[in-house]
Amino acid sequence: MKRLHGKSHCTVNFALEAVGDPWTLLIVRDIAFDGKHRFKEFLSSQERIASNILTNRLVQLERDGIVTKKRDTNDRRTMRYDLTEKGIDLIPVLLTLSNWSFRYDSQTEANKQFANIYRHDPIGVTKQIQAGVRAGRAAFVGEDCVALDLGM
Amino acid sequence: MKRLHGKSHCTVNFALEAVGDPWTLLIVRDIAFDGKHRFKEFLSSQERIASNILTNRLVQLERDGIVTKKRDTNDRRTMRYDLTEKGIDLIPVLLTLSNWSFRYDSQTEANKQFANIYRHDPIGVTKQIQAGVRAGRAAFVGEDCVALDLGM
DNA sequence: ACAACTTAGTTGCATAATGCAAGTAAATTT
DNA sequence: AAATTTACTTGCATTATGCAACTAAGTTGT
Repeated sequence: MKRLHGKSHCTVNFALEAVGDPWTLLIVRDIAFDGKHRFKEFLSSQERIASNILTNRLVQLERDGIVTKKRDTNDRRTMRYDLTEKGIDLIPVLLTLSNWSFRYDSQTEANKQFANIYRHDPIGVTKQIQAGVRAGRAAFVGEDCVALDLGM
Repeated sequence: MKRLHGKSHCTVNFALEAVGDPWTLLIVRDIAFDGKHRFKEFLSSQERIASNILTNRLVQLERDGIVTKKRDTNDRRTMRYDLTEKGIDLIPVLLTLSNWSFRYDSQTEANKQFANIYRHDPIGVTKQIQAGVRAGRAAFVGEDCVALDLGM
């Protein structure tokens, strides 16, 4: 899937070579939207990624500078995966994908209120979510929901 | 890659089940940005998609309501592929991916002027490009460059 | 200290997707 | 009517994915 020298330096293709597979952006979503940071947490997501694929994608994400990996200081078994600025800059991609699905998936599980707020001010909402992730708060998890700051 | 019932109805995953592979969005790009509409034109793109994969993806795109396929009235050998509104609504995804690559691909071939215009007014530029595609004008092809209307 | 458990992986193997070269049928051009 | 073009299909080797089982290092409970 990933080639040594890439297929082209078209901007669309460059991005797809980093995140253009069915799993990589789901991991970024887990971190940015769901506040997941650990191998076990990624494994437990609805889409049921296999552990060997997860390992492979985390290696690629780290190699591509999209996530960092560090050992937890409290429990030295666990690794913590965080988004870099390059990873946080993928949040606009996640949000445009989400917005498209909200429009076209009749069975969507998404929050309608959030979709409306996003459509009213996509740039502002995106910036708020990015700022939240930088500050260690995921977008949609529990009561720390960043979108709450936006009037939800 | 594509499953009968899908992995989840998370908005990110729903979109990835339609376009989360290394080829599908390149075809959408070919139509939206490069004004390509024919099988042969997609085959000739830099990334060198294989003809069997192209056939497969065009079938999926049509089945998913992202492109339409119709026989050319002048030359009955050729098929014409066009974006539906659902396909045109993927343009924001293409543009956020492009913008990310423009920031992080040191070897990007992209137009710096366009990137700056896009960053200054992403919503307006996106709407202009979508309107152009609806009107049959691709974003970046030749002198019909939609972005020219934006002060390039 | 020691057994049981947890975390982040690895390994082996079956199945599915992709890459590549060659071939084909219908329509068009010469 | 022969050559060419277009949109495919087919066969086959290579690669990626899915799944279950296994492992090593670190932690917890007694």
